[in-house]
Amino acid sequence: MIAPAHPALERFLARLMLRSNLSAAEQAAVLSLNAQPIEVSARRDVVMPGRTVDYSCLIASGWAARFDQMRDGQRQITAFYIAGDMCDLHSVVAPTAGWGIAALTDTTILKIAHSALRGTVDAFPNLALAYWRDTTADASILAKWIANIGRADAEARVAHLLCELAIRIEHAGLSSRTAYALRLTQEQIADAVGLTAVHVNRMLRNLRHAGSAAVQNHAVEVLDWQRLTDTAAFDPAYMLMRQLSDR
Amino acid sequence: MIAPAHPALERFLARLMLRSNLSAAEQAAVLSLNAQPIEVSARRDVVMPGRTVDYSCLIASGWAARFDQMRDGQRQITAFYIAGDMCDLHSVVAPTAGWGIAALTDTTILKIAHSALRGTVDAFPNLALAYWRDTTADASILAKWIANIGRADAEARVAHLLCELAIRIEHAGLSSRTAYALRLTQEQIADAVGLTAVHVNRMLRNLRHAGSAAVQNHAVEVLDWQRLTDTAAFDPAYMLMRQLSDR
DNA sequence: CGAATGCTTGAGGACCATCAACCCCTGTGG
DNA sequence: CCACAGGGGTTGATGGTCCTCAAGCATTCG
Repeated sequence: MIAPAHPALERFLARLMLRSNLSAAEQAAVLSLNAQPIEVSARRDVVMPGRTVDYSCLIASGWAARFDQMRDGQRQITAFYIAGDMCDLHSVVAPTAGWGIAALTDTTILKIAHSALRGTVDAFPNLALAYWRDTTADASILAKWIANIGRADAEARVAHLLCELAIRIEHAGLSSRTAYALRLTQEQIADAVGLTAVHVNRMLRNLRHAGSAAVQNHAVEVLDWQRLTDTAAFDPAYMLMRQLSDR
Repeated sequence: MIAPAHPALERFLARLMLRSNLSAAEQAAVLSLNAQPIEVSARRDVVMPGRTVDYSCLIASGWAARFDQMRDGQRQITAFYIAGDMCDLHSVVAPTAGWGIAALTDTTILKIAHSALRGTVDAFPNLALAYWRDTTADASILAKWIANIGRADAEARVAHLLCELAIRIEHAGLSSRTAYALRLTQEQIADAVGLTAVHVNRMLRNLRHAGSAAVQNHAVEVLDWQRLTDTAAFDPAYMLMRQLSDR
């Protein structure tokens, strides 16, 4: 058992510890989870909508999204997932969900059996609370997206998404909030914020001309964090992270 | 301990058992939760945004809503709560949330201490999973709202809300899906679906003229359930209830 | 080098917001 | 009993934000 844990499990553990205190034994239990890696190429669905699963998907590298499908085929993205995110941890308690999960880039995913996750919960009840707390943070983000899509104008919606991803990427230790890779097409951004790709394009141009943020070639360069958060009305408290070392 | 449980606790238990199997002992633990009732009059905030709480709020009677407040003061409602709903059960693991909770009508609320809820979890770890599952259902509804607000047109958005409330009210045993009390103003509906009160009014007129549903005097009369679910593109699976006795 | 995908920009139009007026109902106080 | 105020519902006119359609350009990949 001295085998080193998969780095993605360490990322997942770090994500849990952003919000929960875990004992050494609990940490070890998470790191010793049995994981089956699979490779998924860009634009492939990992979980089809409405399917029942007996495992959760931990992103080891790449980007994934949760989506809801309309009758006419258009998709609404309801969450983005980056390395270290367990994108359907809640499926442990709700194995049949209405949504699907798609890989946005070539992605490495670790499949972790529900039975294994339940095993850690049985051994360490505190882990159930940690898992629950983790999915609660996701739910808090969902609520914020509703407010963003329902009440903010197009420019603020796009700016808000850029801010959220900046903080999440920084806290995941993947890069800095002022310069990070955004592996999304403008159409995928549009599907997340409830706009069309054409209009997202114009809003990105606005943000660039305003000197807030420049998005080019799948890379975000934040020119003025203060101004960007201002136009987004962004307050990171909703992500329920501790150590929100602002600035 | 033969004291009969508060009826709201029985409703809450029934809600849990819509989604989880609980042993007799676990059920008894839920019913014996200590609760402090308070009366809140319409339009009062129960929990202010950003406040830290050490209790959860169980709705005994009336309607409440979770809301997010914008900078300019306008509100976005992110969830409705009816009798039997524990409107911030997740606060057990995340006591500081960004949102607020407001009473929409005169409402009776039972305050249940987090320590009491944690006590039941310590005694019956399976209850942690039941609570987690319950909040997961809320999160699933949030995700559906994002899709609804982001991608559906105004008429479908309003119709979808009417469908969702119909099913929830029916499953809570409060009344039937085809005729129920809707204790919301058109402005509150607008705050939930991301429209203005004026446009909600027009959409309700559309639904009435189409023969789908008539909303008057805080009462919904469903004229044609099939047609209503059709214009809403409503599929109740996302609510994660079992026994979805359709029709 | 052709095909596919994504980005960019323009022109016109639809949907929904805004503003405004009027109605109804309820409660309050003279 | 009536006057009045306030909240909510209803409808019309006007306008803005964002969608739709379309075309051109850049980049990547076979």
